[in-house]
Amino acid sequence: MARTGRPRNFDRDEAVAKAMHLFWQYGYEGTSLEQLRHAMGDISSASFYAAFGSKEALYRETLVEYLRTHGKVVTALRDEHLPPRDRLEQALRRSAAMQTASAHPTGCMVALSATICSEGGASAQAVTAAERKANREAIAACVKAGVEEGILRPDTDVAGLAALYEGLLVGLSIQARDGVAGKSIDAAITQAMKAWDASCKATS
Amino acid sequence: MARTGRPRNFDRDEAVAKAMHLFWQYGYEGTSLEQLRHAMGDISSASFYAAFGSKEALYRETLVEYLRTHGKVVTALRDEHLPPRDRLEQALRRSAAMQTASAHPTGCMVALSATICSEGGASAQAVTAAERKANREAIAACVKAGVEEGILRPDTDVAGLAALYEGLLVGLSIQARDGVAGKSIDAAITQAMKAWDASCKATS
DNA sequence: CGACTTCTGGATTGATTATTTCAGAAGTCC
DNA sequence: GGACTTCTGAAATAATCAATCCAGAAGTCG
Repeated sequence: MARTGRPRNFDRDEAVAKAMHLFWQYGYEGTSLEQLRHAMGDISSASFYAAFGSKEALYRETLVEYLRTHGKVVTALRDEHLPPRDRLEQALRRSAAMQTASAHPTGCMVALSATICSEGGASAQAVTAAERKANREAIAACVKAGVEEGILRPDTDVAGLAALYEGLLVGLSIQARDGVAGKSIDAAITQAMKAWDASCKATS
Repeated sequence: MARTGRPRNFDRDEAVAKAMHLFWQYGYEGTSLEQLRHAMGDISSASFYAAFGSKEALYRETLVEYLRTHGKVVTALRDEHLPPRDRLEQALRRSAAMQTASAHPTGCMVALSATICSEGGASAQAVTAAERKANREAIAACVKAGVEEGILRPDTDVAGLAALYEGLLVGLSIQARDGVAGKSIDAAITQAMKAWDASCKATS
């Protein structure tokens, strides 16, 4: 892109990745510009604002980067090639594995980094809330598909099952942040899938 | 009980209650002293520090107050008069009802108000983390009791079931904060209890 | 009344917050 | 080489943060 002018002396993508880890760990408001600039290689304020515009703009950028990389574990929810039950189970299991890995902060950035904040942080809050809403709807769509495809009984409590799996999905994040082992969370998912199976049509 | 000296001209208990609502809504770090002092009836900085010592000390006090009032919904977990299954179910249902009520902030103060924060907020973070750990252990004890009392099969995955119910309990908070209806969460609990039932001994 | 204790109003502290300004450095393009 | 563009280093901005200080007000107690 920028072909002319003085080139910046830091790697922008690397800087975004570093910032992502900080926002993921400490949240949007819990991360300071000093922290960010230091992690990006002690760049100056001028460099920061020239490259990213503002703290919130950078936050949004890191969120996009998160969704593109670590956050993609939930794309299984929309994978039409999979049967509905597998969509839910895979999204949950992959989330659990990712969120308890040690190479990065635990828990999910969407669930944790801007859920609670001061009155001023409302606009950052809205971005993650929208993301969670989209997941909630995708989960509901999986359950609904289970009924429509004749896998679940017609009298299945669609909203109840959906809320269960979404509750577990967001709950994962706090558990992971609290240090609960990935193995335990994975076992919880196995148990949660029994609720689905309880609504299955009898397999003659 | 301060018997002598000039009496303070605001109600300390009322002030703590007001502060609790703010911390509950905006989190420990998301709530400013100006906000707190204003909500407490525009008291001065001097009055604030004379009465509460520091922001963190007040936060801890509001947390105790929360546990004594709204937070007591989870005491069912330790109620030995109830069968283990009911302990879990009641704690979950009461939490869902409380956390989606409109008279106060949604979600749980223990789960939300200090889960994520800056490096400096670690000590406040630790208080709520300890509380969540205690709940996690109480939930595990319920499941274990189910096995020991012969209600659940001996081969029951205790850790898995426990992680499921704890995941749902903390997940509730984010769902409630996202505006998910209490009715939906309650239905999710109904579905979650099917995992318990799936591990029950056959009732001949 | 007078000694004592506690709280309040108001100003102020110093640290930290995100952001801006500007002159000069370091490139590209013609 | 000179015009042009973009980025950097350093300093400064105003706002907000939690917390402190002090003189005086408002009580209790003997």
